[in-house]
Amino acid sequence: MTKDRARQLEAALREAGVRITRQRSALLRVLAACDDHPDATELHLRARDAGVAVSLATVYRTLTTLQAQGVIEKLEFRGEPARWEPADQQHHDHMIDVDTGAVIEFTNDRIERLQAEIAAEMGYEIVHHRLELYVRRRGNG
Amino acid sequence: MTKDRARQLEAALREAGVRITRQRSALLRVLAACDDHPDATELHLRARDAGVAVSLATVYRTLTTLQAQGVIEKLEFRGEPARWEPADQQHHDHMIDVDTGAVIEFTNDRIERLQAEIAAEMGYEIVHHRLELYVRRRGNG
DNA sequence: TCAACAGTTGCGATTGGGTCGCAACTGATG
DNA sequence: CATCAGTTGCGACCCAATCGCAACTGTTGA
Ligand SMILES: [Zn+2]
Ligand SMILES: [Zn+2]
Ligand SMILES: [Zn+2]
Ligand SMILES: [Zn+2]
Repeated sequence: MTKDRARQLEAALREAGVRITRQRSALLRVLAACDDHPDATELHLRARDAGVAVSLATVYRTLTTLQAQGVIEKLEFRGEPARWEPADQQHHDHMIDVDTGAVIEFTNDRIERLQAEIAAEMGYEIVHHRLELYVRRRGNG
Repeated sequence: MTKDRARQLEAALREAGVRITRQRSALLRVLAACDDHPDATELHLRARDAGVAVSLATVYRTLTTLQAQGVIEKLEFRGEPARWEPADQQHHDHMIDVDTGAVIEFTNDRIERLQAEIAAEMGYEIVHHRLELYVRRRGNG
């Protein structure tokens, strides 16, 4: 399933003129298998564990390329190295548990609409936005 | 007026056990005079221009201290060094014009409330949040 | 007023995520 | 296949930010 997804992406990227190398193919498979929000170092490890050594510089370059192609999204939480996630999901924002580091996804149409309204009222349109809630479990002492 | 504010802050900080040095006093005056969102390098320059040389390391250390005291807030926009602003204002969020770099402040109670509701529904309370709209003027070619 | 000392400063070195230059390599095309 | 533009790995480098340390200085209280 994720393997199929990786193949799909390869085809689309090739179509867009992006050369599919051994390294990129491996990273696409790793990314397609993600259900979390790994950083570059973690992806580097996962590719290595999957049997394909990719240099860290190439990991960074590939991530930049894939982001430019709209395949993945970059997340920059407070005080951490950048994290990445596949872009082929419904748009969502993130909550970060400040005690455990856990990342929870959520969506809220009303917030999305309000953001657009605010921008529009001031004569702007939104290119991109960032909404992060740094939270703590209620009732923790 | 901003000078008064700086004196007030000095008193409160001293009360809290924070030593008021020549450097900190200068930075407090610079910060109290801010109506924008300067980064550490800019604050370093402003202090120097105001006649008090402060090393960049001390600027960074002082900013950390003042943030811990709740006097200022740290802003981390995408791909830029951190910026700072006095914390004694109404809470607000930011829009960043991606073409000009201009930073526009806004407030929206409904968004604030929705955020709290979302967190509460999942059993969390918000410690801190970040909402940034990266925008472009409408009708630009 | 001033001695004492814990907290602060400046400097230069260091960290850490991320980028770059370059020579060697390799997908894609015909 | 030959070709060659695009890609890789390596190590050097960049930049914001932090740190170690010796010299310095607010603050306290005698
Ligand atoms: Zn959103
Ligand atoms: Zn996500
Ligand atoms: Zn807000
Ligand atoms: Zn602001």
